[in-house]
Amino acid sequence: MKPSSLSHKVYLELRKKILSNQLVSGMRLKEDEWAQKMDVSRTAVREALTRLLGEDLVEFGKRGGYFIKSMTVEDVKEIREIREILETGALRLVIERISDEEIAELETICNDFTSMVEGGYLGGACEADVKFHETIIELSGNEKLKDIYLHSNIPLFHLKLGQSMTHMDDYELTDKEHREILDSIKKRDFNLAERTLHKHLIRGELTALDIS
Amino acid sequence: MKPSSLSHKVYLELRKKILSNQLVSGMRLKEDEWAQKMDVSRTAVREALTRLLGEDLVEFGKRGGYFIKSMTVEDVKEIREIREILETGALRLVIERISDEEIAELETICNDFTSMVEGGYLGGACEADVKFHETIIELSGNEKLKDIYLHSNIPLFHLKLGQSMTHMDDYELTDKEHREILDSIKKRDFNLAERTLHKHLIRGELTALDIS
DNA sequence: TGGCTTCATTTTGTATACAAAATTGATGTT
DNA sequence: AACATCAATTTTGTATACAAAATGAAGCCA
Repeated sequence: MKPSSLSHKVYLELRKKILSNQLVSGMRLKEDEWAQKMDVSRTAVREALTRLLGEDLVEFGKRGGYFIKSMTVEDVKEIREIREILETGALRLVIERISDEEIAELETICNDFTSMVEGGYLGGACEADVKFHETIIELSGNEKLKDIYLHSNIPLFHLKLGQSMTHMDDYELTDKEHREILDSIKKRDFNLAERTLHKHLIRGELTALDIS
Repeated sequence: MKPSSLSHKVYLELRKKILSNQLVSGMRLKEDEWAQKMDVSRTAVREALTRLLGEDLVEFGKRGGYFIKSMTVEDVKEIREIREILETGALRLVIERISDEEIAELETICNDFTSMVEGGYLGGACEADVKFHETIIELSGNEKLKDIYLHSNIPLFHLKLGQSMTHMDDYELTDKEHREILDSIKKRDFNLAERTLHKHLIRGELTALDIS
């Protein structure tokens, strides 16, 4: 699928709408309807939907038709568990391999987070939050792990959860916990890093469930 | 994509050929060529390729065209790391949740493995090997983890590695290690289970690298 | 030779036509 | 009212046509 093609345009558009919850879970996506909406042929829409099927963002109904994959309360718990599994696994590799420059990189992200919170840029702070976790995955040096993490749509889910941080307290705690994780990495103390990450993610899950 | 459709037929066929290495890494897949080979229209092939693109089994060339994703030596290492991350994560959950019936299920798989090795059914033994690891993932109770594991094509990679077990010693060691992991689960001893799994996977990686 | 242009050929991108299947809704029956 | 039946309509599956783009080979010139 060429990035310049109409199929790709439709693919990006649908993907964005699904991940930002503009399309309700379980909703049916009719080929011709979207072809008309986006002024392309049904072929292009079909191709986009097929790719999204491969990415597991839409599913195919038993009697035909494409539907937005739905997200239940159970999913929230499962995603938290998977984040913990993947990020803990990454931490173990990171602690073995990380260089001083890379530690500085994580430190910069923590500082960015702090200053954005201070400046009241809460959206930006959420982005820095996502970036902190993505960077840990990245620093594992395992490309496939990175693929799995990104492909599992955890970052977007994460960003969405970010909307649930409404109190300044949440941001300050997040900041503090990130720095604790960073300190454990500096000390090459895997067990401490693991415990701190666990605490951090559990708190995130609870905050998210509070608002839903 | 309806399971009865031609697109689906092509999708399954190409998927099988890719995962069983009948199609060489990096090889280009021309739409019309496969349409003729499988006696369907180019549309069906295109749809199959697009889905495989979503599943990351093929990639799209910078100047167009679909290519089989390639698998390097580095990939072998990365997949071993990911298997360990996912299976260790699953073990932690399994140890918290597993019932006596489920322990018996794992025991049965171990026994199947033993008797197939004794009977000289080495292919069957490999299947039981894959099944042991898949069942641990399954027993975690996390559906998304299962999706990620299956979707990451680790089981097939695993099966392929199975072809590298040529000596009886390998099978006996595998059997013994599976039973050690099972014992740790019975004792609800996560740390022991983790260490045993690590040892098991490392040995598997070395055996695989030996033959390549 | 080595690099450039040009043009024929191959391959892909997109739309559309038509057949097959699913859905809807009206109708009649109990 | 509940249900089955069937025709009308919508929606999907598949093939094909044609335009656009990429590829590659032949020839040209320095």
